[in-house]
Formats: sequence, C-alpha cells, structure tokens
Amino acid sequence: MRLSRYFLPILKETPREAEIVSHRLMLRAGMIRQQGQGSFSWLPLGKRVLDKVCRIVREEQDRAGALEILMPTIQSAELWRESGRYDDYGKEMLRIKDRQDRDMLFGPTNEEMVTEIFRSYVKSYKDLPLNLYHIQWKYRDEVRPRFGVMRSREFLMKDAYSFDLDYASARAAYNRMFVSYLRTFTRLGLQAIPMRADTGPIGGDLSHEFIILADTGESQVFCQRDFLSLPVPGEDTDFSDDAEIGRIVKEWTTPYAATDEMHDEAAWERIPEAERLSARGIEVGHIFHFGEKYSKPMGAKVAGPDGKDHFVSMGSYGIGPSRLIAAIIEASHDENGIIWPESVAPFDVALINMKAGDADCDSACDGLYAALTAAGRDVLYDDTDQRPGGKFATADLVGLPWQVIVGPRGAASGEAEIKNRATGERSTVPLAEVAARLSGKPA
RNA sequence: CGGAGUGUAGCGCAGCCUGGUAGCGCACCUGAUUUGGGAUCAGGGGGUCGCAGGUUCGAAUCCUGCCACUCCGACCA
Repeated sequence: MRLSRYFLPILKETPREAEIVSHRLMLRAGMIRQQGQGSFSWLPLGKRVLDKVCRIVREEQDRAGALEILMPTIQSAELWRESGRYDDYGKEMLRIKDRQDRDMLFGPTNEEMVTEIFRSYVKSYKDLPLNLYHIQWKYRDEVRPRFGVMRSREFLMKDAYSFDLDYASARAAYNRMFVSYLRTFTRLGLQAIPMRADTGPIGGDLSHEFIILADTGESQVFCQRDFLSLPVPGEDTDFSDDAEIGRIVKEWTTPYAATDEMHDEAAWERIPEAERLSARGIEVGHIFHFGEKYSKPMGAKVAGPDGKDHFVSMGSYGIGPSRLIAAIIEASHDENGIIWPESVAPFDVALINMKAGDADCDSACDGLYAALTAAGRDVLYDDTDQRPGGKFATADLVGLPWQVIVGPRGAASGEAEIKNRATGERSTVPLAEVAARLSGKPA
C-alpha cells in the first residue's frame, strides 16, 4: 500500500480526552475515531489490526473444535423473558422498540439466542459435544465508558457457547476453551494469566478471567510468579484428548492467581514473599461454566443413552478483540509509538523513501516495494514528499515490525537500511537482498 | 447516579476575572527554495466561540437552564 493513496490521519499532538497510552496512540496513529461516548469508528489501519486479531482468535477456536456462526445484534425481548434475564440484566442492556412497538434489545451477549438455536435442532446426546461461536458487535450501556476501546459501549466480542450432556463433558469443553485461550493470547504476543473469577450476570459456578499484566489495568490482581514461566501448549495440542487438556488446565490453575474480588488473603500469606506478584491487570478473556442456567428455563434438552431427556450443561467463553488491541498496545509501546507484535501488525514493513521525487530513490524504492510484495510481505510504502524526520516519526508511531529506509545515498550505493522497530537494531543490506532478508513468516 | 473538570478552526491552546464584534502554534491550500531524524520564506482558506434563553447600546467574556466530553467511585469482554 502506498501511503500517498492510503487514509492514515496521523495526529502530531495528543487529543485532550485520551488519558491512557493505548487510547492516545490509537488516536494518534489514525486507527480509530471516537463517535460518541464509548463508541468508535475503526479507520483503515485499526481495521487491519482488528481483522488480524480476529483471524487468530478464529483459528484457535476452530482448532479447539468450535464452529463459527453469526447471530444478529438486535434481539427480541421474548427470549430474554424466557431465561428471566430481561428483568435481571439491568440498565446495561440497551432496550429499544421496533415500529410494531415490540420490545427489542441490542444484544449484550447471546446465551439466550444460541440456546434457542440449539434446542430447535439438537435432540440427541449423539450430536454432542457442540460448541458454537461468533464474532459480533455487542452493546453494553456501560455506567462509565472510558479508556478508549478498552471499555467502550459498543465493542466486538468473540463469544462461544458449549453444549454437553453432563457435567464431566461440560467440564472437558470448558477445559478445551481454557487451553484455546492460552494459545490465542500467546499468539497475540501477550502473556495472559488465568485467574479464578466472579461469574457476574452470566451466572454459574466456575469461571476464569484471563488477565494480562499492565500498569494501566483496571483490576488489582494477585498471582504467583510461576505463571511467567509456564509452557504454553503448542500447535500440536490434541484437543480430542480430554486427559491431556485436563492436565494442562491443572498445570495452569495450580499456582495461586486471583482478581481482587476473589482474593483470599490467608492463602496469599502462605506463599513465599518472593513468589508473590501483586499488579494491575487487564481482563482480555472470560470463560464460564453455568450448567443448566439457560437450558432449564429455555427447555434445551437432549435424549441421553438412558433414553431420557437431559437438560444440557452449558458454558460460555468470551474474548474482546477490540479491547485486546488496546491491551496489546498497553503491553507493547515506547515513547515513540506502538510496537506491534508481528502476528497482528497492520503491515509487516514500512518502506521509507526519504526523497520521493528523486529518480534514483524512487526507482530503488519502487523496486523494493515490488520485491517485498512478491515475497509475501504487507508493505506500507511511504512515497510521500514529507521530510525524512516526519517519515521516521510516523513510522515509529505506527510501529510496524520492520522499517526499510532508502535515501539518495542508499540509492547510489545500492543499499537500504533495515531497522527493527522492537529492538532498534539497524543493519545495512544490499537492495537485492532486502526481500530475502525479510521473507520469513511471522511467528 | 454522586463528586470534580473541560467545551473557542482538523489538533493543541490563549483570550473570559476587568463586556467593544476573535487570536497563536501545528495541520491544510498556492508558489519558491529545500530534503539522512517532525524545513524555510512569501501568500491564502477555514470559526453558529457547545446549545438556548436572559442582562446590556453592545456578550466568547456577566446570569440562568440544557447538552456533550473527560477524570474519580459502584459495573464489566
């Protein structure tokens, strides 16, 4: 993509309303535009990151055996009356009426709707386990939206819902999502720690929040340092092996970890001082097992091997991709701007033509652009006539993993400078070798 | 919802106290000179001063009401 043809509204100064670093950098890098309190448009650069995050989330959901669907954002109040949550959910739910004066709502979550789909079709235990997920906009009329897309009213959420015959298999389904989440966050360049959590309005008796440590986090968290060195399950993880998945979950739930509201001071005191890690955290995922909370009132049951009907045992599993992006930036930036993990960077390479309009520079850069693109890299090619200082500042702000810099000197000597955004390392490489040097697939 | 604060050009701000018809920096447009870390010069465009009332000969400025946004608390992906 040529920068001269792209829509990248960089801000030199920080808009006053942005208090935390991710919000500031997202606005300054032209990723988002605030449209109202807790409501954002995603501009081209931000949309690219959002798509990349969703792709990884999707791949790991699929790997764990979940099936993607897509449910509407607007729901009928009827379903919510069946579960009893129409009255219970409170003011966070945005209630609206259609032209027939029927009660509708903008979905804050989809337990009711997915249960309705399930009960309409699935009648036998032989069709279980089943896990359906979608990635869809949610609306929660938050008491206090803040921190940009970290806590917005309208936000993107991946929500998965599992259906099983009994507790043991529901627990296995829970474990699969647990392990899937470990993999997902690692691929996004984040170190996430699962913590026992409160179930809130979703309900249920078993729940974990996945927390990443960051000074600007909204919650106070307590955990053992052991988490920082636990091995993350690899690509070859066998999600059909309940015992192995269970073992991984056990490993990841044995050290102490709790959020503020679940914190057990006595247990905490028993941990050696040097082992304790008390920090701020950002919740990036939340999983629940709630058994028959919805299947019972909504009549979602299947025939078991005993020939009798059983209410299915359910769980739900959420990740907020839009929030994740803010979390990634909170965890990965410096004073000059964002530092994207390769897996979610909006482009792989910033190609900087330091003197656009100079015939030699242009031809060297055009050649590199073609070669890098042919090598499969997404390139943002700064072919504008801005001065070099501004170009470097923009490149650092946008934070692509690699910068390839060519000026008149390089064009003359047939060399480009390659800079790694994360480490700051620079090297000088012959033009002909640049594409090969950067052709490795992102992790 | 309670507490605090802010609304003046796309962004950041001054002007308000002490009323006299709007200004600075950046950004943008034109031209020239420039180009290895946010250029220089010359010219130019853009504002219902958040909205509505009121006081006054006259309101960005004083008064009243409303709205929006931000921060602190209860809620949450």
